[in-house]
Amino acid sequence: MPELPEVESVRRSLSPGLTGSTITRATLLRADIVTGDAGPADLLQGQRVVELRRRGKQLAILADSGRVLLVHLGMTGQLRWHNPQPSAGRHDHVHARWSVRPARPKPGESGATLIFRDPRRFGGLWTLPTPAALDVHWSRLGPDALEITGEALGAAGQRSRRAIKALLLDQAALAGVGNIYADEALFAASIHPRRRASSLSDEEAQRLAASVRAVLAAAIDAGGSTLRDYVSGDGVPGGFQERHAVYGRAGRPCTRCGSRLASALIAQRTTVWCPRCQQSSRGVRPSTARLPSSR
DNA sequence: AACACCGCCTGAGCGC
DNA sequence: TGCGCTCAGGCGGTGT
Repeated sequence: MPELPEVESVRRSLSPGLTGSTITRATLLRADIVTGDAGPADLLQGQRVVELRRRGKQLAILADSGRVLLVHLGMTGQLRWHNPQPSAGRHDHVHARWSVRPARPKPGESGATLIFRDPRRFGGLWTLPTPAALDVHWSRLGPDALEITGEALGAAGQRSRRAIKALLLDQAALAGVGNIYADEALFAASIHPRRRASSLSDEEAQRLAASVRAVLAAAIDAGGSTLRDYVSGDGVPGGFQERHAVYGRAGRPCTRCGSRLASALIAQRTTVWCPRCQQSSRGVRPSTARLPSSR
């Protein structure tokens, strides 16, 4: 699932080849993946890429014309260099592609093709006319989770009666955390996912913010988490899934204390935590926990 | 106004 | 072997 570390890995892997290069041709294969005008120029045809910018889970491609192409990867989206696969057939789920001419082509180099593919189509493309429109678009997002401070997290929590897990998933509070890294950060900070956000002490907010930053940074270093679909722009899967302490490990032993990890639906998301390391002494919302799944 | 909840969409994995 | 069911979840829209 592309969350912040996966999108950042895509950004870093595409940036060297894309920045400074020219989009010679933009082809849209499925019109309904685009929000906004979807003409060739809106998809940056004929324009030079000046920057790849990320905020939370969103990736913006800025062109010299001022136009911006914003990419959401959703659940299963990929933005990557085309790598012809022998087995790829009609169900390749490629919805858009861009022919790219490098800034300084090496002798004999003919250019490359960038593709957007997304089997489940929870992702998509947004076209924006100016960087200012991008700023407006991104003004709805909270601070980037990679730089979230204890003060900002605490302030968002003070305004909220929700479970802290729900707050972490709220892109308006902080941008970039999804289900995987929310559970991992709460475990790293030893905070129960059902704790009422407004009940966190200043020290706990600082600890959780530090854990969010640390978990995300470690995941970026590992190239993100690949559960099934995720690959970087170079087609390389991530390695951080090997280091998940709680996500996807319900019923298995805690890596820290050996207790059996618990699982419940919190904020409409499967949530896994250690009932011993993540004590819920104060401010815990009424439980609607189901019995631990045996999965 | 804040928050809960639905539904979009496909493929993997499972039980029978 | 193969079919059909369930589940996964980011996020915009709608309901409370």
